[in-house]
Amino acid sequence: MLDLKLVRSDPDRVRDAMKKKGQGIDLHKLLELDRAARETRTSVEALRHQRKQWNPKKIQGYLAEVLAGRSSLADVANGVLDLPENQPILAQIESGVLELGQGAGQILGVLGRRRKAELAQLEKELAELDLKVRDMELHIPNFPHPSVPVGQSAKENRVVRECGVKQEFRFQPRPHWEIARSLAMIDFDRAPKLAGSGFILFTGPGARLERALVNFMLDLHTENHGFREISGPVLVNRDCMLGTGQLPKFESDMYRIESDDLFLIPTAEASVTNIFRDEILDEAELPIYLTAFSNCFRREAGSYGKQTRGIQRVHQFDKVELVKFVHPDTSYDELEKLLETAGKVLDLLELPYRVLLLCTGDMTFASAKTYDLEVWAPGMDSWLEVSSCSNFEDFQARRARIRFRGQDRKVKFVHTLNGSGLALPRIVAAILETYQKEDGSLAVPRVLRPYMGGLEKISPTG
RNA sequence: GGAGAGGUGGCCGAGUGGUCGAAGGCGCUCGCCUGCUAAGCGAGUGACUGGUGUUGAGCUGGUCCGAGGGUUCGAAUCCCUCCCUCUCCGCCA
Repeated sequence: MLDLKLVRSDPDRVRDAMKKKGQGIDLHKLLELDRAARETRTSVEALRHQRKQWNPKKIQGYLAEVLAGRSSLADVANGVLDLPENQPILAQIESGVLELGQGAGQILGVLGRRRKAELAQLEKELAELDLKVRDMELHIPNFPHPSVPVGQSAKENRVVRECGVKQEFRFQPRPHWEIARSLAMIDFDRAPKLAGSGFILFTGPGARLERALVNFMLDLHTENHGFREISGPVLVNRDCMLGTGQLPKFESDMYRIESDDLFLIPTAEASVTNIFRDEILDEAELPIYLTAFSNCFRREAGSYGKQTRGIQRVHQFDKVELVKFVHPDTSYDELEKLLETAGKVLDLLELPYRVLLLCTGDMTFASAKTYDLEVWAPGMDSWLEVSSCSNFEDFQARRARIRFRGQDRKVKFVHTLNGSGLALPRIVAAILETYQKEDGSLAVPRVLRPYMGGLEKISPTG
């Protein structure tokens, strides 16, 4: 979410950003609604203010003034005592039928009921306007950072660098699904019996490789990169999804538990970033680095037939996520560091990869700048996205109200970042295709061996 | 699932239907004092938001006491629903 004041004062910048990102809203309409809401708010607040001025003692005081002849009705309480409905009450007080206190009470009732009716209508209008403004606000994408290339599709992403060397094979490298099948690491035949297609059933060495990767990555990030490990729910509520920007736009992309209105997280970002929702942190606590392993769930509706061969695109996968909460001044340095942190995993696994700077049109809704890491998969002769590292600046922080108190005592929004470190199935695919041997066996990457009981090679068992 | 207790500011914790954004404390900020530190003394210290404006100075309003409804002229305070926390019981991986 952007600062509405900024949207008001510089709508052209917002229009430009929406155009570059290829998504957005009718800004003119938003500004109209916003203006109407503010006008209505002014009226509502004036009425409320007046109402707050009234209490029995005050009214009684006014009446005493009037009865003593020191003031006229029109002169006290902004003249509101001078209503026709009040005349009979005043007459009763004067004639001694009502005591002063009782009379004041009745008059207060008259004033209050009149004001209540006036307010009810306006408050309803205001609530409706606020809701519309809020809804539109939530659909404005984040500004892309000036360093992000402008473009419409993935074709215009920029390759920043390539790391590692693609190895030469003396044989035709096979795709990972063939290797996984022959080594009994993934059971493609029985998996659909459990939850349909798009779910992976790792078996034997495949399952162990998965677990080894998870442990390796978590150890690396906690021991060498300063991250604190988190293990949280994979189901989160609507507020969380709103906070990180999955909602309201992407509801249909997620699995939802209807009975409790909870969502299966598409990424641990959704649970981890929301840990500090509605909090005011201390500046001294920043930066905060968190890492979490989680299962991730994506409906991937409409993507059938596209890159779905093997384990490239599935409904459930495992991922180690990296999340940072940082001071706004440092967030772009932190993004570069995050990219290195994620890349380190691939370096150590000795898998060649490339770094992409996403163009404006290929970035997500909430991101200001995103780098993708793509690992080389020789069997498929293609690059696979295994990490996406983004700086959201204050976009998520504003939605989720994650703030910090600066040294100047002022409250500001933190900047949030996250990156995969890394997504597992595609790493498994890359390992299978990269470490395959001509005899059909698979070498175990050196850094994973301690996590696999010293195993150096996985061979077909027949 | 059943019974009970509770949810108040950065934190802890008072609060009788009207002047309560809310006592007190802690923390924090500034100042004093102390040859350092601690303690002590004094002052200040919520968030969000409308208007105005020297456009995040100042001034002036409004909202917020778990969330949402309701009663009332008026609700932190009374009623209802929901959520969450704690204690006890039951059930269970």
